[in-house]
Amino acid sequence: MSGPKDIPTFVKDERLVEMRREQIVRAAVRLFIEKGFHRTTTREIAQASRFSIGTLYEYISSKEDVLYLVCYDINARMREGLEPLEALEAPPDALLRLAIERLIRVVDAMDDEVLLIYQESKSLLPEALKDVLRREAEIVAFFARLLRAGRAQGVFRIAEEDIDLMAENIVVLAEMWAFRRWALRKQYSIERFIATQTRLLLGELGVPAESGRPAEGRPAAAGPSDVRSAED
Amino acid sequence: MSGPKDIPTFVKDERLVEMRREQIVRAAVRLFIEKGFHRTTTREIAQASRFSIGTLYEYISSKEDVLYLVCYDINARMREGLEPLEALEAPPDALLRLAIERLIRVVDAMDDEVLLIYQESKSLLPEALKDVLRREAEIVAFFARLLRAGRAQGVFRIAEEDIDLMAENIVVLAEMWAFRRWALRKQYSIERFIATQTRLLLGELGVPAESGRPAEGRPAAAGPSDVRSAED
Amino acid sequence: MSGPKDIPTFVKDERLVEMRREQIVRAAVRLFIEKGFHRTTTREIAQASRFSIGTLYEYISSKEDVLYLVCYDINARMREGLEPLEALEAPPDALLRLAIERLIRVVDAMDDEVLLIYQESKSLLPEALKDVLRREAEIVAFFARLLRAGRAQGVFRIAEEDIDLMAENIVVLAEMWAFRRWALRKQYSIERFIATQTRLLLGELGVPAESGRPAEGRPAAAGPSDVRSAED
Amino acid sequence: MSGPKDIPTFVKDERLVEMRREQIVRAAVRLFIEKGFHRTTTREIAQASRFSIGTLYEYISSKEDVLYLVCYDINARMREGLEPLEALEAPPDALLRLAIERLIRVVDAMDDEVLLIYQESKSLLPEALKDVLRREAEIVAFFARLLRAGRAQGVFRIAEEDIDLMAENIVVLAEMWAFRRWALRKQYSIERFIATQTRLLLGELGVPAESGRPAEGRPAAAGPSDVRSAED
DNA sequence: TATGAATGAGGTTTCATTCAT
DNA sequence: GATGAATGAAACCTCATTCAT
Repeated sequence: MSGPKDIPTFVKDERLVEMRREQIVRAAVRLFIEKGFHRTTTREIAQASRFSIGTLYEYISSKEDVLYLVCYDINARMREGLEPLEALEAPPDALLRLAIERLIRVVDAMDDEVLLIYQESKSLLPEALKDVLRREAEIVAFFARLLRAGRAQGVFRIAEEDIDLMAENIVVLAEMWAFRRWALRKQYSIERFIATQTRLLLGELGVPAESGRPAEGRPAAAGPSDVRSAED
Repeated sequence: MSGPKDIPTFVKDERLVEMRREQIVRAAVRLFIEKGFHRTTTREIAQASRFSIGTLYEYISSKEDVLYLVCYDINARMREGLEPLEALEAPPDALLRLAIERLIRVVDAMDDEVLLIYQESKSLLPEALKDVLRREAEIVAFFARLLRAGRAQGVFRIAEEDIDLMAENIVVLAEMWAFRRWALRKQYSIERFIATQTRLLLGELGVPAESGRPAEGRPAAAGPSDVRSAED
Repeated sequence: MSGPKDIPTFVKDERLVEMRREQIVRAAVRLFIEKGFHRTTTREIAQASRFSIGTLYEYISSKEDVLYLVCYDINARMREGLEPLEALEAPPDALLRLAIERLIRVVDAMDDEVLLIYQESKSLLPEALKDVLRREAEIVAFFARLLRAGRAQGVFRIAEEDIDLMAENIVVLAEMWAFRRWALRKQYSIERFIATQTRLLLGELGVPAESGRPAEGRPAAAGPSDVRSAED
Repeated sequence: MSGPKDIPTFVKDERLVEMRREQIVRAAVRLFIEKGFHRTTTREIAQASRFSIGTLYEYISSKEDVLYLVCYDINARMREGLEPLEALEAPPDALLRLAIERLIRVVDAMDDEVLLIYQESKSLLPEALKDVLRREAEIVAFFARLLRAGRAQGVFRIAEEDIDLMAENIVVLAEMWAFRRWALRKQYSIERFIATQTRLLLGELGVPAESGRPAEGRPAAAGPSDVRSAED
């Protein structure tokens, strides 16, 4: 499996398929977040998609297909959220800082969705699960590239062998904003969360903390480079 | 809800209740890991517990109760695994090092169970979920206490406000050994994982990396040392 | 598969299983005859069996199982109908005469059932179909044994190689009373049908027609032996 | 109902109707044989016919219509297979011999189709079923005519009243080559089957066996007349 | 205290047919 | 004449829970 194209449909008009599946995904994401995959019925999905159950099955061939479409879509939207970073030209440390912030903000905007992936991807059929994990891994791979680039330029102090694990760490320490929100949100603002996770991760890479958000016990110091995110 | 005691049962003999529920949990953990909560039937749970479906319902009053018992048990076993640390007397940094290693080893030994919590606790009834989260939080709280102690002694350079988040980070960076195993295990040994996560976390606390590979049962090194890891 | 014992059930009490399955078969035969296998719903079967759909599925595991039970039962009842012959002592030709008559009378009494087998056994699962055909073949084998005995005694003039085909012919020429009834019944009484098919088959075996039912163009002649069926 | 002409269609061009229906029948016979009538979907029929489901319904008005077309076609092809016999001039016994052989060869060539009729004609709508049975009966009637002619010439020794039953027997003893093939084919060649069934049937008519295939216990003797089938 | 047969609401999926284009 | 997307009743089957024994 590599994308929704591999899910069989009885409908020939590709445009229509894409459109209807978008409807399905929009409806299903909401329902799955609300009640979980197993407690959501196909009838509910059809109803929320604004067509009959029969029509639903013209576009997918099992409920698991809907889950795959949903997971695929969530992953795609997350990557879209990170896309602006690809084009960015900046020193590695600044870039990484930006990327971490961006990732956390994307996770914040899609927290329900991230949680959904953590909780329901196990219900995917094996083929689909493999595909979803591979796509997940591509987000990690993006960070691994950043790290490698920085290491090549001598900006990051990290062993080559540790790069992949570090990249996993980055993603997990961002996504926990979603799957640990019950613990985090009552005490931390997203700004503080971003600042702290960034400092933790860049600290390990031998990059001193950036100025602006002095933390107790840690002298505020101008970072070695100074690029602001496009959003600022 | 605060513990299995709050789950109603028709049986009066407390000993018996405890015994039977132990059977139930042993059977259900295995089944939930294998097939997930929703795909496991109460009939299967009864059968694997070696008694009838009727008897099962003498000791619980809904399938969700079984999930609660299972989550409770997993949490309890994890805390048991960390218990030896409570009595340990050692400098904060050594203690933390040990605690991180221990936690990761416990996660390694109970990886299926940790994953189960991540994936299925959403199906708990609200009351039960709250209880499970509270107990989860106690593991985090243990690390927060360690951090606070170290901070009080001036060994850890961390803001009071960051302590809770840092403690969450520790737990998440350990538990990811379970919920990211599909990505991690093909590349990393548990030893390397422990070493790297430890370095990352202690680095942030201003504690330089220890030499060698900390192994369980190894006497805590006194005070921070100034040796870089062999990998650097 | 070799008998209903191989159909899984959730119910442990074997007596009960047998009883309930009898109910199921009684209900299903009627329904299948009336509407055919595919047009009969499992709910109708449950209802006609006087229990809930859930209970139905405690005793079988698919609708095809019901069909198997039905086919098995029909075959068993047919063989029961022929059983009295097994004990009978008489010259081979008299025995065969009796057996043919008996078979036709059984087919007459179970004509709907015989038709059902012809029309619906194709819907059996492969394993079950094989079993049903094997049991069908045993009826044929009974006649083959009769023929072989008669041949051994020099009463039937038939090549060994033709015996199995001849036995098939006997069964088919009897069962056609069921599956060709739309053509036969408007013109023939069962008595005439029995007489004619018997003459045809015994004629081929070199046994002259029996007296009693003279046919035009054929001199009535005393048969070589003279045993009357128990029913006469 | 008397022929496909009575099945309503939205299409006016009769040529087109005939053409399309031929496509439908070709596709449907194959599918019905493969999976049975009920397990074949109209979508599959349309697809195999190389046009859309909408178009299918321009030429028929229900799935049962397709079954009727199929049964009608099978019957027509069987009769076509027997047609050469109509023109043949030969003594009745030779003619009957030929006709039986021919019928069996047609059944052999269309065994799946014959089986289909036996198994699925029950699903025809009452009107259509009546028509199919009537057409079936015409095959039987052909043999009845042969018998009557032979009787008139004094070649066959058979009572007038038995002629129709005898004709049914002929057809059934031929068609069993299809519907009992699971039992017959593992032991008999079609040649032997033809020979044996012919002998059985002609024996009953007082016609001695033909030379060529002497059967044990039965002296080989030249038949009273000697006409070879056109195929020889 | 233990059993397990019974229940039936509700799950997913199918498919003959229609009708706007 | 041809198309194929849309429909929804209805199919088969599951399973948490109860309750008489």
